[in-house]
Amino acid sequence: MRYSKQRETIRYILTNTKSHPTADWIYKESKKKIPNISLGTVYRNLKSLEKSGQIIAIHTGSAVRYDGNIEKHNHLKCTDCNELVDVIITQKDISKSMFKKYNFKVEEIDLTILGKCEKHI
Amino acid sequence: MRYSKQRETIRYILTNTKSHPTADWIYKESKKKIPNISLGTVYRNLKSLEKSGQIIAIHTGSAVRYDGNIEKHNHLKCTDCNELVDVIITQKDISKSMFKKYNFKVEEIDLTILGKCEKHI
DNA sequence: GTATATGCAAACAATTTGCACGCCT
DNA sequence: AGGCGTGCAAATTGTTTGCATATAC
Repeated sequence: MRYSKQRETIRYILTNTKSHPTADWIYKESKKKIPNISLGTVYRNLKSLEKSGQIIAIHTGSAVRYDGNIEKHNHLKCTDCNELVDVIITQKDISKSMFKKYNFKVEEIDLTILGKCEKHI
Repeated sequence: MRYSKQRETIRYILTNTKSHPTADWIYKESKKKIPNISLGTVYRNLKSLEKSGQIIAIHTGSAVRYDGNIEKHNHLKCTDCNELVDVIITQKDISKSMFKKYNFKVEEIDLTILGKCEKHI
């Protein structure tokens, strides 16, 4: 993968925001620095950055959200606005602690384990 | 919400499969029983069934997947084929136990907590 | 009878892709 | 020079919606 101003800009934007933006938001943001950048390029680069493990794609709601923080962490997701908040969870007192720490009322805890099913081991 | 053959069929299909099908798969399946059912109707009913808590929508990959099992449970998701497998997790020995029980090699555990952010409490 | 549900097709939103050209290496 | 990356626009995919008709209650 060789250098490109576009990809570098996208990576920069993503590692310098705490939000979990959509491709479109990243597109608009990158346009401020590279006015003639195209949406296709943004999508292509998001895909290659994800494939090379430099960013994370989060599927939730209609548009995919991207996260420049690849350190192991988890998310709180608002069931009203879909907003994601980064959190580090310490196993115990999830409900109570989440409310105190993040002012977030836990409704449901969903655990998905990623790996390989028997056909793909 | 009043009775409709279409909605009843969709619910029946969904509660009688262990897979986590897409709207399109459900559409094709329901066509076997109601040949002139339309895709729009399938989408409308999936949405109303979800809203009334009778099924669950899982956002993962491009198409939404639906789950007729609304008992609290979790999923194993294959990073190659996106297939979902239902599991009940008992906190401990996740990696080892998952491999023994389900022949699944755990790579990553992702925890998302659903609830309300401070603007929506 | 009236309101909700339907089929159909068009609209929409998010994402992908083919092509000719441009820019890293 | 050669090939990966780009801009642009058209194509695809998944989903939603407007409208006239049909059906439940």
